Order: sequence, then C-alpha cells, then structure tokens
Amino acid sequence: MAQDKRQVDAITARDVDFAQWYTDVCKKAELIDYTSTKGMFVLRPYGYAIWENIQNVLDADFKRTGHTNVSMPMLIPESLLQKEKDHISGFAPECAWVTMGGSEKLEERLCIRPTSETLFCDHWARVVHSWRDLPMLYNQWCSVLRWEKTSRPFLRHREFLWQEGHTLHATPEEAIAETEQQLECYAQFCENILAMPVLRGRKTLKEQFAGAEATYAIECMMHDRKALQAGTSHYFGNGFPTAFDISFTDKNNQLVHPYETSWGVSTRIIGGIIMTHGDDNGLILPPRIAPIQAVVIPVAMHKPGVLDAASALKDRLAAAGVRVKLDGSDNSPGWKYAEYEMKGVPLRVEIGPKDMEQQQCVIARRDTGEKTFVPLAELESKVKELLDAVHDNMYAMALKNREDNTFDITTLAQAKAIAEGEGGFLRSKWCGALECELAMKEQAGVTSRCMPLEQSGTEGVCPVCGKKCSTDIYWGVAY
RNA sequence: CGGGGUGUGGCGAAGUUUGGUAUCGCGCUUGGUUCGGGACCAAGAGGCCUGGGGUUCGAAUCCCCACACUCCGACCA
Repeated sequence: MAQDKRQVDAITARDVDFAQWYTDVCKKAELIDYTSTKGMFVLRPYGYAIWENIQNVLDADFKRTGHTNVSMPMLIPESLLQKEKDHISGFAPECAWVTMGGSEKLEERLCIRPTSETLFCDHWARVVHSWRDLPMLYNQWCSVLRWEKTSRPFLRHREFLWQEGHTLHATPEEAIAETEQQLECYAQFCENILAMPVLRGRKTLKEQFAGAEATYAIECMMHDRKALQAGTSHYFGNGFPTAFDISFTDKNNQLVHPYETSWGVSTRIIGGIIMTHGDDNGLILPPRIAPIQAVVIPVAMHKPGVLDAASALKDRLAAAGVRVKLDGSDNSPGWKYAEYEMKGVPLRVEIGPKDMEQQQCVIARRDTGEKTFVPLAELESKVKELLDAVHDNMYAMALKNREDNTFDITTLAQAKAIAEGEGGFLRSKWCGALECELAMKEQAGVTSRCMPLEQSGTEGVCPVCGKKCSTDIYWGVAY
C-alpha cells in the first residue's frame, strides 16, 4: 500500500529479527519503559492494565476454589532461607541482600524475597496445630527480586510482579490434587482467556524447582517456535514442612507433618501474549484481557453530528459491558488506525458521514484486518460476536503454529537437524536418564520442556541411548 | 559471566576517519486549512553530544576508565 510509506514509526518486521520486533512492540505499544535501575522496568498504564485484567480473572478463579489472599514480608532472614538446603542452593546465586538498617550494619543479613516458600512455612509453623486448621489455601500478589545477569522486557526482570499460591494439606493425595487443579486452572486461563494453546506436563528432575518433589508446567510455543513456560505448579511433599517443623495433630491424635504445594504466574505471561499473537503491525491482544476491546474512531469528525454519533456508539458499547474507548483527538483517522493496531485493540469501530446516512458503522478486526459494515441496530450483538470470533481465530492460529512445528523424532541426528534449521518442538520417547537429557542439550541445543500429562502409552526408543522406553517428552529451545 | 554492537533534543539518525563549539526527519507548542489507512501550511520551543578523567589554544570527534541498553552464548522463571 502506498500509504505505508508514511508510516514514520514502523517497527522491525517480525520475521526479519524477532528479538528486535519484540522489543519494538513493547516500547511502541507503550507497555513498558526502561528505568535508571538496571534490569528493572516501568509497566506503563497500558501494560499494567493488561496485568490488572489478568489478575482479575485469575484472582476470581483462585477464590472460587477456596483460596484467600495474604501478604507476606518482603525480607527473609538468611537463617530462614537456609532451612531447606535444596531451596537455598537453587536460589542463592540470584539473591539480593539487605545488609544495612539506616547507618547500622545488620546482625543478620536479609534476603529480598526471590520467592516466598520459606515465609509461608515460617508462618505456618506458628499457626498450624490441628487437622482442623488444614488445608491452608493461601495466595499473594506481590513482586519478587532475582538478580538476573541479563534482562528483557516481561521475559526476565530483576524485579517482577506475580502471584504465588502456597497451600498446606493433611495428606499427599490432597496436595497432589491441589497441584494438578492449579495447573489446570492456569492451562484453562491460557486457552480460554489468552487464546494460547498449552502443553500440560511434568518437568524432569533436572528442570524441577529447587526443593520440590514434582514440578508441573504449562508450555507454550511462541511465533518464533521457541518455548515459553507460562505457569508452574509444584508439589513439595513434606520436605519444607519437616525442615520448618510444621506439624499438626491428626484425627488419630498423631503428630505429623503436612504436605505442601506452590504455584505461580508472572508478568512474563504478557511477554508470551506478545510473542504468540503479535504481527508486523504490532501487538494483537486477546479480547478477554484487552484493556480496550473496541476503539471508536470518528471519521471527518468536524462535520456536524459525527462526534455525537461516535460518542453514542461508545456509550452503547460501554452500557453493554464492552471495554471501549472513543478517540476524539485531532489526529487523522489513518494515524489512529495505525496507533490502535500497534496497541493490539481487537476491534475498531469507524463512523463517518457516509455511515450515518446508511445507519451503519464499519467494524475492522485486528487479527484478520477484515472490515464489515454493521447496521447500527446490531452494534452490541455484532461486537460481542466478533470479540469471540477474534479470540477463537487467535487460538486456532497459535495452535496451528504449534502443530505445524512439532516434530516426532527418534534419533539425536534428527533432533539436531530440526533444531539447527527452523526449530520447533521435538516430541520423542525418553529413557529417564540425566545423561541423555544433557546430551540433547549439548548436541542438539534443546532442553526438555515437559513430559505431557497425557501419555500415549506406546513403546519406542530414547533418541540418545536407543533404549526401549515409553515416556513421551517434548524438547525445545526455551525463553 | 564471556563475545559482538550501540550511546548526539522526546524518538530515529548525520557529523567522529581528517578536532574549530551541532545538523536533519519525526514528534512537541501556537494559529489556520484538513479528515474513509500514519494530512498540509506558517511561526516557535527544545541538546554544552551517557558519565568521569586526560591530551589540546580548542574535544561529539583523539586516549583511558566507568555506566547503560542491545544481540549471541552460558546460567536462570
């Protein structure tokens, strides 16, 4: 299109340089800004609004299953962090410490929380006494700090926002059920709200969370065929409760340790949304979390009645429960089209003098670019219908990308060829040996993503050692 | 943490090789004309060139040292 020449702020093409495209979108869609503190970012109003919508949906889900929100301290005494030794050895390299209080050196240094298992356990050790106190179903929305060496918007911040659920149960069965329930909660959130298809699976021992007995995750494929872990759910057994001396008297009057879980989703998932759905015109937001679901653009708005007509459309949509914005600024219509495409607004509603004569408006979809003339009488129903259609199409496109780029392999050579070529998910059997997992990393450059919960049950061979085995596993290059 | 790249008004760049006190586009402000895919005209405002040392009569430019961002690895969510 000739008009494209006027795009002064065009972003890097997605398939030319995906990393640069990603950074361009984060900045130009006004999601994020850099700060004077290395590795830390500002979530700007539009970026934070996405997070708020994610919070609203997830928080309601958590509450529906009986969880309540709490707030734990930001600082952890070193002695507390050291109680569970796998945990501290996993997190020690990325802890930041507070060593001074005012001008006084502290007797014991305090870790700025990288995660809060130890804080929850410390608290529970004080308050849990009886089986009647269980389960403890807690969650907190907070930020945590990990001293990362490199950072990228949303994908890796030194400080990031997340929610961490922590629960305590009387039996292992109950705790495992909780772990699975929360994994499924995340999976459905991704699929039904974010239009992101996920693989539900268990992590290998090597990829397991520090201190966990089992780690489950949902894995998504980004447009560049790399993997992003969108959420995790851990089963801890009673390792932490034992280390922290949490015990309760059960129904048989026996003093026993309870079983624990934790699960989390962070702002990283916003990076996943961007990299799953975006295109060369910028962001494409899933309608169900888009801060603006429809933007009304008046055309030739100096002409009599146009602005009033546009305003009426906005009011009707707002009354129908649609998150809608009217852009009455004096930028040209074309400028506004490009602007809201960059910001990923799912629907654009145009109204101008010609439409007013016809008692209609124009609705353009962000995902396909398709424009439809809609009689004004059908505005609300059509907008809702299109929002669902956009969601469904976004999901279908993302699923197609994953399916087209998932390959069954039986040898290391095949794995290497695919990883060095276009990339994608590799599906194979795995014998369970760490050496074979490491060989995949060293020779093919891929790490294990997960062992899917749905196992085929068939027998095959490990692509590295050739041994007969039946565990299905996915490999890929991860963010 | 290793290897590359970059740092000049809000953004993107030119100027650096060959030192002489900063240029352009976009954006911003004001006024006017426009408005169906990033409008046009006019008049303005805004930078001691990432920071700190050094060389020099004189440094955006040459030399050291920091810092930040970015890409590729390693590591990690």
